[in-house]
Amino acid sequence: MTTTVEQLPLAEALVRLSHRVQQVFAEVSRRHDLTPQQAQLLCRLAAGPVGMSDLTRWLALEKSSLTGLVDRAQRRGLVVRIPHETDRRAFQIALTDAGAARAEATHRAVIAQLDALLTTVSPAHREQLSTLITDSILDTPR
Amino acid sequence: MTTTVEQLPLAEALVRLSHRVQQVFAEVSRRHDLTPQQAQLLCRLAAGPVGMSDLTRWLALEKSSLTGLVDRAQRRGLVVRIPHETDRRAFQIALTDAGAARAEATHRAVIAQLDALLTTVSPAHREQLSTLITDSILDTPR
DNA sequence: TATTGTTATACTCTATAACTATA
DNA sequence: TATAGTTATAGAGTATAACAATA
Repeated sequence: MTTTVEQLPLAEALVRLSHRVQQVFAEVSRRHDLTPQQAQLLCRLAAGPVGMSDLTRWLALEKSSLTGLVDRAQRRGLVVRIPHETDRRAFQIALTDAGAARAEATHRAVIAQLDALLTTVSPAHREQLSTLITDSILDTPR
Repeated sequence: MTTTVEQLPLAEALVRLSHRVQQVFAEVSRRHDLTPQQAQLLCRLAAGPVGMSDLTRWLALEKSSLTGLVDRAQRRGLVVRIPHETDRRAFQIALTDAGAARAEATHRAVIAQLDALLTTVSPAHREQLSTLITDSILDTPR
C-alpha cells in the first residue's frame, strides 16, 4: 500500500512531516486529557522547574498568553508557581506529582505512537535520520 | 556557536523538529496576516478546490470546526464556497484570487525561512533527508 | 527607569450536541 | 435512515495594551 509521494524539496518535506507529527501529538494529548499546549508545557517542565520568562522563549508565547496557560494548568493541579528566592516579582513553574506523572505518560505515548509510524524505517536509516536532524537542524538555538 | 544537542532517539528528534517547524510556520503566517490554521487551509487549497468533507480529513478537524475556519476565511475574502454540481448539500472550497496570492506568498516565505535554517546542511545530506522523510514517513496516508 | 508578571479585552480555534436540508 | 453541513454553546489559546509590584 504505497501511496507514491513524489520526491519533495527538503523544506517542503519538513512542513508535511511536521504537520503529521503535530497531529499525532494532538491526538495523544487528547487521549491523556490534555490540550497540545498543556502537554508541551508539561514536557518542557519534566527536566525541572523553569522561570516564566524562560518559558515564554521556549514556547514562543507572549507573557500574557503564558499566564493563562499556567493558570489553567495550575487550576487542574498539574503545575505550581514557586516564588523566586531573591526576586520577589518572579516565579519558577514546577510540575506537581500529578503533573509529572501526566507528562511522563503522555511523553511515552507520543514516542510509542511515532515509533509505530517508523517501523518501516530500517535501523540504519533511523540512525541516519536522527543524526541528520539532531546535528543539522535542532542545533540552532532560538 | 554549536550548542551541542546530544544524540536523540528518532521519535524524540522528530517531536523537537516538528515544534521548531511549527514556530517558523506560525511566525511566517503572522507576518502575512494569517493564523497558522488559515495558512494551512489556504495551502491545502492551492492545488484546487476541495470538498468540506475531504478537508476535515486532511486537517483532522471536526466538521463544525471547519465550518468556522472556512467562515472566517470567507469573511476575509480568501476563499469561497462553491455549490456541488449534483449534491445540493455539499460544497467545494476554493481560493479567491486574493486567497491564491496569499497562499503562494506565504508558502514561498515558509520555504525560504526553512531553507535559511538548512544552509548548514550539505546538498548530499539534504537529498538524503528529503528522501528518507518522503519515502519512510509521509508515505503513510491517513 | 526597566523588568516581571497579571488583568482586561477581543478574536480565533476547537469540540460536543442538536439541528436542517438533501440523498 | 444516513450524510453534508450549520448553529449553539462553552472553553482553550493567543495577542495587544494597560497596569502593579519589584528591581
